[in-house]
Amino acid sequence: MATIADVASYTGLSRATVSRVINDYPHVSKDKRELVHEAMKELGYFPNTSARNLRNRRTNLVAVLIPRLTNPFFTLILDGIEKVAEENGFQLIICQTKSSKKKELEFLNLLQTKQVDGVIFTSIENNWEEIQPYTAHGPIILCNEYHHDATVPMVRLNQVQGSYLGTKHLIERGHQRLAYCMGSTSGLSNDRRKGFFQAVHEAGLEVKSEWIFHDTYTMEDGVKTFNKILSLTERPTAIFTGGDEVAAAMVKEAKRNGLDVPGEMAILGFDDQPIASMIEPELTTIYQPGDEIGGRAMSIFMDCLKGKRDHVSKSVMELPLSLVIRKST
Amino acid sequence: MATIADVASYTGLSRATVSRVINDYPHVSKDKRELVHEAMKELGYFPNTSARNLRNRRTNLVAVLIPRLTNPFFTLILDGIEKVAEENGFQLIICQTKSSKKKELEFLNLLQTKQVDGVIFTSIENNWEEIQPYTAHGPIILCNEYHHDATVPMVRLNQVQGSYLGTKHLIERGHQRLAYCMGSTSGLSNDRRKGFFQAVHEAGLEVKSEWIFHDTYTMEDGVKTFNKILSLTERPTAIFTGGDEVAAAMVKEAKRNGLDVPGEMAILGFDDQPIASMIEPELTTIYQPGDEIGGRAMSIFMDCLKGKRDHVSKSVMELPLSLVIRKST
DNA sequence: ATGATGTTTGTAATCGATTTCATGAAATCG
DNA sequence: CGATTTCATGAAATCGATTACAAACATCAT
Repeated sequence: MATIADVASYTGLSRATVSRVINDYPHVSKDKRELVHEAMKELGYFPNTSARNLRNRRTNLVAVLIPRLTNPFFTLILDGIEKVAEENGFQLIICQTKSSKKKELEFLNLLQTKQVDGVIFTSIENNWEEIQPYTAHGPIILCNEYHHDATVPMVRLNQVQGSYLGTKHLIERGHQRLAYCMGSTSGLSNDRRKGFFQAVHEAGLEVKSEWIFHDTYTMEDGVKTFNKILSLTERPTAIFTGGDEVAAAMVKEAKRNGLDVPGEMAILGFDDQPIASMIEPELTTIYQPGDEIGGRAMSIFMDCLKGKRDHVSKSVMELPLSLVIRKST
Repeated sequence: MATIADVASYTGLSRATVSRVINDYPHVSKDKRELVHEAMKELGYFPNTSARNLRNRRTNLVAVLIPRLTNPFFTLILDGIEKVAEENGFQLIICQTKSSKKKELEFLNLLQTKQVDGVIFTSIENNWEEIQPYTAHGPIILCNEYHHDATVPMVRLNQVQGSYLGTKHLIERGHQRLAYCMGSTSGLSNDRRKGFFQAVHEAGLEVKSEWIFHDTYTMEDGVKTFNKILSLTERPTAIFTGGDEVAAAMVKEAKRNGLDVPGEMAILGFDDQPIASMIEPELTTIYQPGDEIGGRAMSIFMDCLKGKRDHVSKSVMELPLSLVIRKST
C-alpha cells in the first residue's frame, strides 16, 4: 500500500504538502496540487484511516446500542440516526445488547478505548450510576429513554401523554374494565403506566391487579397473555398493549377464539408499525415517530462533538405521540 | 487520558513490558504483571484503539452493505452476521445503500482507506466490473447475492429451487394463469424467474407478458400491482410475489375488493417474515433462512482474514429454501 | 567452570498520518 | 524603496500503541 511518504517522494515534495492537498488546505500552489493529485492516482494512494484517527483523536464513529435488530421500531430509530450521521460523515457501529446489562457495559468499552467518539442509547439496561462514569470519555445520548438522574442530553417521546391518549380513547368507547400489558420496569414503562392510570383515575375507574400483566414483548407473549385474560372470571373488555406485535398477536388469537374485535374485545397497539395497518381489523395504535427521535438524538450528538453543546449536563427534548384510530377499538 | 507511556513511567517499567501485559504475552514476571495491572487501574488507562489499529494493520471492523434497515429480511441477515461477528470480536458498520449505485461505491471507500477489514454485500447494485478492483484491499463476501463473474466467496439461497417449489405448488393447486412479480433485474431476481418458468414450462403452461410485473418492492407497489391485475381482461388466478410485504398488501387489497383469497385469487409470498403468519389468511410463502446465510457469510469472512481461505477466488455456498404452506394458496 | 538454553526486561524503530514552527519568496503598503 | 504581510514549502515532532533485537540474568547439563 502506498503511503503519504510514497506520494511525497514520488512528487519530490514533503509529506506536509501532500497532507495539505489531501485535506484541501490553502497555501498550496495550483501546480503542486495537481501534481499531488496525479501522483495519488498513479500510486493508488488512499489515506489510512487509523493513522488519521490516531492523529486527529477522532474516529467519526458512533456506537448505537439497541436491544434487537429484528425489532422494527428500533430499526426505525436506527434509520433516523443513520440519516443524520450520513449528513455529517459519521458511520454507525451496531451494538445489539439483547437486553443484557453485561453486554451493555461491554459496549461502553468502545468509548473508553476511543474506538468510537460517542454512544447513543436507544434503550438502557443498567442503572444510571453504572453508566455515569463513562460520560467522561465522550458524549452519551439517551434516545427514546429517560433517567431522572442522568446528566446527559435525552430525547424522548412523551409516553405519559401517549398512553393517556390511548387509554382515554378506550374509555370514551365505553370500556370500563381495562387490561394493561407492560414490558420491563424501565423509565419508559413507568411513564406509560402513569399516563394509563391518569386516564383511568380521571374517569373514576378501577383496575384490578389481575388485569395487569408484566414482561409482554413478543407475539408469543401476546398469545399467552390473551389466553390468561380470556380465562379471567371478571374479564376486561379492552386491552392496552405495549406494542403492535403483542396487539397483533392478540387480535389474531381473539379471532381464533371466535371473539369479535372490537365488539367483544378492544385491543390497542403501540408504535404504529407497518403490521398495524396490515392485519384485520386494522390496529388502533399510538404512533411513535422513531426516525424523528433518532435523527434528533444524532443532531444533538453532533452538537456535543462540535462543542456547541455541553454533553455532561442534563437536557430533555420531548416529542409528542399521537393516536391513530383504526378498527381494533 | 493516560497512555501506555504513563503506565510505564508510573511503574518504572518500559512501554514494551506494559504492552506485553496488556496483550497477555508470556515472559513477564508475576509481580511486574500485577504491578502493571494496578497502575492501569490507578491511572484509568485504556489502550487507544486507533493506535493499535495503526500498528496492527487491523480494525476488527466489517462494513455490511444493506439496501434498507427497515426491511425485516435484511435485518434478519444482519442479525446472523452480528452473532458470528461478536464471537470473533468484530464490530459491524452499517451501510445503507438505499439501492443507490453511487452510495455503494462510496462505502467501498471504507475498504480502501482501511477503515474496515472487509465488506459483506447483502445486495449489490453495481456491475461486478465496478466492484472487482476493490477486492485488492480486503475480503469482499457476497451474501444473498450472486454474480457469475465475481471472483469472491458467495453464500446464497437457492432461489431457482425456491421459486420453482412455490410455482409448482400453485400449479398443483390447479392454477393455470399465473402472474409474476419481480423486483430489480439482479442475479437473484433472474434466478427466481428461472425457477418460476421452469415450473411453468414443465406444466406446459403459458404466461402472457402482461402478467409479468417489474419493480414491485413495497406494500404500496403491492396495492398498485394488484389493481393492475384486477383490471386485466384475462385475469390470472394466482400471483407469485417477490416478498411477503407485497403479498400481504395484495391479500388486504383483495379483501377490500371483496375477492376471496385463495378461492378467487391465490397469493404466494416470499421470505416468511413475521407478518406472513399474522395476516388473515396466513400467507403461503417461501422460507428464507436469512440469519443462517448471514452467519455463514461472516464465518467465511473470518476464514479469509485468518488466511484459511483465499478471498479472491470464486466459491459458492448454496442453501436450500423451503415452502411453507399456509392459507393464501 | 563452560556453554547452551530460557526468562525477563529494555531500547529504539515502526505503523501513517497531521501540525507546529521556521524559512525564503512574493505581494502589498505607506 | 524598505517594511510588513501573506504565501508556499519543508523539517521534525507528535498521536499511542507493537515488536524486532539485544542485553542481562538465571538455570541446567556436561
